[in-house]
Amino acid sequence: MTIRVRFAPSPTGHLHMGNARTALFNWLFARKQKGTFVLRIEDTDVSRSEARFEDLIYQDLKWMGMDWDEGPDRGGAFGPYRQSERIELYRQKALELVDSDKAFHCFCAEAELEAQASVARAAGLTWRYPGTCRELTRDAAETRLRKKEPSVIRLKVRPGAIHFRDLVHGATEFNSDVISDLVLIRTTGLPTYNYAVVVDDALMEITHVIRGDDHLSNTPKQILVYEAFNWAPPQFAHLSTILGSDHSRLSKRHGATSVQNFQEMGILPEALMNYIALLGWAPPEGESEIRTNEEISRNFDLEKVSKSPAVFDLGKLFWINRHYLKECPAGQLVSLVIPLLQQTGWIGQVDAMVEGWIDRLIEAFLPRVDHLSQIADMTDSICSFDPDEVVRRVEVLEALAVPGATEVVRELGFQLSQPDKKVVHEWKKIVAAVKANTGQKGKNLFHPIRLALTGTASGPELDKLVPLFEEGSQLSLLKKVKDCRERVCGFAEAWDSAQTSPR
RNA sequence: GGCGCUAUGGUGUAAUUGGUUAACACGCCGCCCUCUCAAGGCGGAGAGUACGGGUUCGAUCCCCGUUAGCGCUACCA
Repeated sequence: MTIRVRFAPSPTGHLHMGNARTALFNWLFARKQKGTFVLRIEDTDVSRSEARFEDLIYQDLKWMGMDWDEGPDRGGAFGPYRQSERIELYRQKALELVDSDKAFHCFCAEAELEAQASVARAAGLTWRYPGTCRELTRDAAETRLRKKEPSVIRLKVRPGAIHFRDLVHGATEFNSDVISDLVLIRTTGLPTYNYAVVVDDALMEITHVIRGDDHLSNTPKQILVYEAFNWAPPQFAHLSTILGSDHSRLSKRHGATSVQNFQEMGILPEALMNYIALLGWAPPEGESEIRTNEEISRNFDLEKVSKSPAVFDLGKLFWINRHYLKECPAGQLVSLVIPLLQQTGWIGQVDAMVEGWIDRLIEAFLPRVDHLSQIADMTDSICSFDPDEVVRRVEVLEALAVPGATEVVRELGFQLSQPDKKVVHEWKKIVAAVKANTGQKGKNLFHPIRLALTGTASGPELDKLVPLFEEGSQLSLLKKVKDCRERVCGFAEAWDSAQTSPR
């Protein structure tokens, strides 16, 4: 028998880390087992679901590199794959259950039951549906139905224990005493989650249900539905929750938590996939944690997945991302960085010259970056150069207080101002001249140069920065990149005037 | 409140399934490299396995309680 798994998100927005991992584990399992991966959209909650969110889910999944064999957009032999298109099916199936006396029409007022429940809760008791309509005769029910009394269809929960074996948690047992006669079909005619999943999973012939831990307590209810239909339940595998750094459930307030967030940040999809796979799973000792999906899926084993919740560690994601960034072909990086640079307002239309410049930019900044959007930030802070502001920075003030530092700046300005200087090619010569004429060397030589050029005490090698400034100044960008001469001379001037007229 | 799940350094995971100086990775600290910050290389600190009881010659591993976190307890999914 071939394995069939499914990922069944609700279209309520971008994919979240928890869902992304559920999708990934399903996908890994399907690929490893040469099975079928089906995508199903659970949109029975009309208040939260929106059709446009469905596309977001497809996009996120595709971006991460996952594909599916069946789904609303791809079709398949077990469709439709949107719950909203299966409403009639759920209703029919529920009616079958009523016919076989496994379920019943219930006319109890929701408000009244709720009131009972809250009384019970206040008394510290477990509330269960009292069974009022359970014993209604078929005729009585029919008449009330004909009178269009509002009603739901509820399952007759059988007494006794419910056992199942979870692939990650092992043998699990629940007592049905705690389970109320659950609603299958609501007053509105729409199915409830716990009912619809079962109908879908069974009819779509899903063999393994791999989903979040939060469904573990729902599983016995669903098994009851399988039993009522005389369907064999699938295998279950419940994945642990992903927690935020404070050990509470991961949510927006923990910062970036959706696939979209990471994409915008400039995290590579391979990195995100790799990291998420590491949440609750680890390769054998001594083997690298950096591995492709192929490698992960090759020895992926659901029973090896951790039962305990995992804290999402941005730092480790960044570490993995840095790794993939280094391996990423330059051309691809350039095209990823372009939109980020456009956002900061530095570039508009891109031609081959600009691309070349961006390539240099990446080369200079990449080693010190966790994710691509930092390249745009760094470009912004280093290319914007306002001498009057720079000259007031504490780090500049401190560094220029060192004896000989101002001479270095002045001499550098002088050297750069010589006519016909080919700054990029002669940079080494220029520095050598400054060195010879000021007698400064090492840190005392380079530190002032760096400051006069960039305004900050740290950053990429000057050899990389100089061509960046020179070439950038020739380009017609949205903002002007100042060349080296302009920077140093502007700096020297601002410095002098700040000294003579301290504010 | 009831029911369930989980519990190994700061974080993610190992520990041949009762016998190890409790391992690896991220992070952190230090050193080397270096004009600087990164990157890279090298080294180090950090847990006696949530807590308390058992069982056993011996418990990270088995059992029981406690605590904490999370989930379910809906006509949300």
